Amino acid sequence: MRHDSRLSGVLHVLLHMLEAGEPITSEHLAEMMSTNPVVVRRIMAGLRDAGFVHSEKGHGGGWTVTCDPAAVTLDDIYVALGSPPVFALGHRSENPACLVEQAVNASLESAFQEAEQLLLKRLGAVTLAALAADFHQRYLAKRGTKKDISHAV
Amino acid sequence: MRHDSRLSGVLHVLLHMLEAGEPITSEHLAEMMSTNPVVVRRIMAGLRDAGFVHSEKGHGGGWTVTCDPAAVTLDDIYVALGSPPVFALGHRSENPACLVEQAVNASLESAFQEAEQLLLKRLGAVTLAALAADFHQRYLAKRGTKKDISHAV
DNA sequence: GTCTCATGAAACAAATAATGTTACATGAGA
DNA sequence: TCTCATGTAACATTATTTGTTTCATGAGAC
Repeated sequence: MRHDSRLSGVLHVLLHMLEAGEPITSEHLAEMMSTNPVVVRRIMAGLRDAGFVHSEKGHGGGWTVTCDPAAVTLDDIYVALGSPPVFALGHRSENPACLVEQAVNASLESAFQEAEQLLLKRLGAVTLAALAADFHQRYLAKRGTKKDISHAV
Repeated sequence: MRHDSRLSGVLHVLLHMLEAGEPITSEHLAEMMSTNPVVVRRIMAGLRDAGFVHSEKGHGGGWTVTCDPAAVTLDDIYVALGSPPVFALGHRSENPACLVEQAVNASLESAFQEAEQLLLKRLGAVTLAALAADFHQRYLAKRGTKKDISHAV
């Protein structure tokens, strides 16, 4: 299965937007994510609807963060993306008539649900601000130049 | 993403094989899983290599369980399948040069790893025998006929 | 011995879902 | 009014799982 990298991608550009402090165009964000501007708009649409970011048209337009990074968690972002499926593993049929398959599904499902709850709980414990702080630590540890912040492919 | 239903499917037929007590052909197993005999052989190959099942050619041939159901867990089966990817969510690039993306990946990865560990731990706590027992409970609760065991599509 | 049943494996086809691309409409500013 | 930038729909591409065909091989029935 090909995996869904939207959460990873959108967090990446969100942090860049926080660092930038000025509107960034879809095209620029697309470069950072090595993808297409339309893909960026598609992904960002959910965050815009959730009020986390704002988009502006015309000259000097682009995307800006409009939420408090300390108040928004990775789980919030995940939900804004539409809460995409977490697992690559699943059942063949959701409501099987076969009692054996029912037993199998019940057992698997409880395990998957527990794991998903833990995952979302962990995502809910990390704020955008915490992620940004983690980045700054890495930045200092590397003693890089200011250029490293803007972006290295 | 299209999800991988091999674990669910193989557990399903394993329980049927335990109930049957005699070799079942790939074709019969395929009917139970609503799939193709070749797909069944492909999936079962891993279990055969792991020594959990045995296959016999010719008349009266087919697949039989050769392990102790009380000693094999769902995690063992998962591993025998080749430990397929658990999550549908992932990173865009595994080793990004961008420090921001590194910070994002690190945070996400620790959350995913924890969730995966919990999942596998839960799967490791359930044996095939326990699953079979669960089935028998469901069977009794339904007061069905013996026919229900063999299979209902 | 030969026929049928069954697995083993390779190669190919179909289906599906994520991602990429093109095209055009709309609105904001120079 | 020209350019920049987003919004959206429609379509193309790609990756991956699943399904299918085909042929070889071995085991038992006759």
